Amino acid sequence: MPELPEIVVLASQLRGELVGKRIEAVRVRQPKVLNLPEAEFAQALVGATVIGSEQRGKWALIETDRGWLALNQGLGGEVLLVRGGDLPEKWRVAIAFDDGDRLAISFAWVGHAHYVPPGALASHPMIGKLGVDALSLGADDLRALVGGRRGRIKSYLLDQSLIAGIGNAYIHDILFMAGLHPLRAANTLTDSEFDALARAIHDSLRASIEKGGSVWDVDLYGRTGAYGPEDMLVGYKAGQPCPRCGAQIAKIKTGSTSSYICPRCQAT
DNA sequence: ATAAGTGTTGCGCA
DNA sequence: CTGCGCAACACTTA
Repeated sequence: MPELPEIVVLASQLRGELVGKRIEAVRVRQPKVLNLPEAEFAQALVGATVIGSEQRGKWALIETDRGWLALNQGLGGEVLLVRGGDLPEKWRVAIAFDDGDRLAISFAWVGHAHYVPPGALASHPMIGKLGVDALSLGADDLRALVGGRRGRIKSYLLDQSLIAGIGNAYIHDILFMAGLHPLRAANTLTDSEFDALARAIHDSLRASIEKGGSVWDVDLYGRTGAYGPEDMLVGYKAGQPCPRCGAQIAKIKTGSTSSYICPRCQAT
């Protein structure tokens, strides 16, 4: 379940470890995660030198002098640095560097490891469509994006083409902090609610980044983050008291996903 | 052992 | 075009 905070942490670690290294070999055990035939994918990357890494929405982008290796872990997965020893059991794509280090990439369900030529991120079918990154989103952006629309606020926050980076794990606390019900129609939000929502997005994502990401995900070194249940306000806390008013936290169906809310603090 | 739960695309319906 | 539900992908944990 990696979302924006975990990817921020990962991209920063990738930058620290990989910049300057040259890719020597690429192995693929699950070709369907690629956007190119295996041979073309490998040919594009072998010989490339890493020059950076950054986060965009839920994508971790590794920049080389020959283009990008773009990773999206989908419903969970691991990107691990391996120094000596065997690759972890579950590896799907492995990248070997000229100093012997390897990157072992695996996916819990579905994921993507794409090669994108230099300058072509904007025309990538998924990355090119990403909206404003959640971390740099202000209340004015939010109002402009969804203020006039009639659908549910939660679906817009999860829509990566509008706002990139928020997933169904962090959204519970974001909506709680803003005092908004997930099914609330976006065009009924007041200016102060948009302000609170923008602040909530920023605060919850930042809090997790500062703790190295969530305890349910591992970083480049296989270590879990420290942002856990005790940091959550209502998320995954069905039956427990609301930290603000004491009412019992409820788990409700919101379309095809579930939501955790305080039924008193988050009126429809 | 069955089911839920995460992300993304793509399709069909109103 | 808009909003929304659903299926597909085929894994991990309860």
